[in-house]
Amino acid sequence: MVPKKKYTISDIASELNTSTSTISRALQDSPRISLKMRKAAQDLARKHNYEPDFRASSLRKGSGRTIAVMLPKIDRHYFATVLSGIDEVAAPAGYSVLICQSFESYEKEKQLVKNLMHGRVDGIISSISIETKKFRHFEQLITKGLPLVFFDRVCENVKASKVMVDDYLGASMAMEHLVANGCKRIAHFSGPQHINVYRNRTKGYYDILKKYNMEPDEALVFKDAITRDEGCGAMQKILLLDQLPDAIFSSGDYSALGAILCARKAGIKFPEQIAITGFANEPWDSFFDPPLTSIDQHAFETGKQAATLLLQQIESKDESFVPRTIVLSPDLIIRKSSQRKKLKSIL
Amino acid sequence: MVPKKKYTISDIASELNTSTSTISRALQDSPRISLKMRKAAQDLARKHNYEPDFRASSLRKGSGRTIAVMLPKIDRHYFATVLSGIDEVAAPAGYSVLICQSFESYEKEKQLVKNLMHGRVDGIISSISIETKKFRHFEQLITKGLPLVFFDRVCENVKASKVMVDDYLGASMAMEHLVANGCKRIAHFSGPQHINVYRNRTKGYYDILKKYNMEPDEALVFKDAITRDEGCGAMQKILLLDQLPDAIFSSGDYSALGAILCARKAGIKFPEQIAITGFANEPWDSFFDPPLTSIDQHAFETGKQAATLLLQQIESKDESFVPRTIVLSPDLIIRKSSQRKKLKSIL
DNA sequence: TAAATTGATACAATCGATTGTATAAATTTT
DNA sequence: AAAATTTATACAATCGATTGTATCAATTTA
Repeated sequence: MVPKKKYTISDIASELNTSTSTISRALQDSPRISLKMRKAAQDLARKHNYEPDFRASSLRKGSGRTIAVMLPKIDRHYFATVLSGIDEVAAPAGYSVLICQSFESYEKEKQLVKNLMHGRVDGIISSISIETKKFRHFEQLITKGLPLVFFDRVCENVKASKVMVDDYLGASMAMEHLVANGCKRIAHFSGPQHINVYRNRTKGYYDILKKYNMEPDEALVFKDAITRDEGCGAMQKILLLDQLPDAIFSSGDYSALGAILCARKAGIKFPEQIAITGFANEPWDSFFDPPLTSIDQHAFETGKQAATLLLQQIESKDESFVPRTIVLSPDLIIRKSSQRKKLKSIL
Repeated sequence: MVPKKKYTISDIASELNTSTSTISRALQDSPRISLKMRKAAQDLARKHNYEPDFRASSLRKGSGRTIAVMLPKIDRHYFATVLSGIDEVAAPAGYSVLICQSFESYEKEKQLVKNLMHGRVDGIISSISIETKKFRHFEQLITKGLPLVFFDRVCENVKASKVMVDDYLGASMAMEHLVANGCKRIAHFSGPQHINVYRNRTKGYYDILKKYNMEPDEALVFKDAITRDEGCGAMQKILLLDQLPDAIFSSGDYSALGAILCARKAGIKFPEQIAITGFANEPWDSFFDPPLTSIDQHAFETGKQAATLLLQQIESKDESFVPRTIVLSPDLIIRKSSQRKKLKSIL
């Protein structure tokens, strides 16, 4: 489509028989321009619905007051909520937020970084894709001097600010809770161990087992059980075991969901036969049957903190900005899916 | 943060003792440049990780191959899925997708349009906010010649392409289904009637009532019951009635959810006492208890169609592009929440 | 009244890349 | 060898806005 020719600053200038520089300053209400001229220019601009061309002004000014948020997939409630938190901070500061999905693909993530790097945004907030094991693309950002903040799934060796929830603590809380509910044989679902969040949750699992002198059983540990389907698959393997576990600590709500739905077909009752906890505190956790015990990750706060760090870095004149790491404490949200106290007291 | 000085085309030019125009052409593999020079320039660009500055090239070329998607809130599964559909079409065509949330606010929506209008994107795909009743901001887009496609919640009087699901048909299907299940006193939840989707669903409700000679009862109709809380509020009013309805046709899954959870506290059983259908086919519908009957809106296909229309319009050289409207047929997904056939056969 | 100051605006460079046209050298044709 | 053509590159304008410096007139000061 052939765009209509634009109405530019020089159109205003010729209508008022003056120069573009005068108009530019008039529209910025510069005291160097007479009040009469300022009003004339502003009126004309309003009349023609004029706004500066984004590309031209950001090219000249060196900033378009835009940040990018790069995340695996926006339809996860956690990520959508982090995004709201980011917007909460960025919008009042006059920054637009550009949202990019990596769709959990390393290639797509690299592509996005390449696309964002050269003048499109002033900084990036990112949670990496599940496939990402190499971080050259992020290091390039830093080399180029583009401010970068990670959240949730971070690149630990990259010198950038990070906002994380204490996954180890979250895992410990969930495990302590299961133990307190009398569970003695606890299975574990997790994700790829090169991703910090899954590694830390799994570490919490093992450490609490150890604390209570419970022998770890590798047949009960699934390190590729994050999606609903994977949770279902893991449960199918569990159902083939001689002895069922009496609990599952899952690193994700969706795999917990898959496990429950799958096991239910086999007649397993939650929490009576198997207590289960998830991770992420998805909205449906509360109205699922049974309501799912989970770990809340303070998504909104994570977003606010990440945006604050990024804007500070962008606006800092200091060449030697020191990356900061903020760790939030998660909350254990106890619901019915994990509560077997009654059982315990009967026994 | 003071950005490191950029590595530009003219840095490459001086390293190779040539001009910027030669480098620009060399990097585009223009046959006007000698093979030797092309290779030298490309090698150097790769070595320095050079990419053209987005602002400069899009300013000059008149396009940054970017489209914007403006929607109320990205954490709704429907919208996130439409977005995936858009990406599916846009990405292979070399377009970046900029995602903007209006947060259901008219003011924020106007702000976004203003922000996007002047050189930031080549076109916009939008579903309007629930507050939006005036469309001047969209008309300005069209006046400026910026391609625009609506989906789902559309501005009916604005001359732009539209992709919609047949909400009237969806409503009719849900209602026919309830009637077929023996429901005789059907309540209805809907949203603001200035929004096409809610108006059409409500029209379907009334028309099917009429078709079966069922007297409409305004005490059973709630036109501000879209969110979970609103659904709960509507249900509370219903519970005060002398005679309960035997079914609810809700224009949204979340208000159906709120109603069920709220009524359950009062001991109401679904579907035995009240059959209920939602709208949107949220993922949790299938694992809710009872699984929720709903209308699938073909979100992914909607996104693909909208993006296709938009790209056609952007790339059309024709000044007189004629807006097109695509209407998709929804699917009724029957689950337990609405099925009372057993009851019916007993009676 | 001449000089100094202030005020208002114009000029021109710049941001970085793209592209039409001009120019110089190399090659081919007559 | 002179003319015509091709090849390779340089020059300069452009996209639209911003900003440092220069200019000119009006006003104030000495």
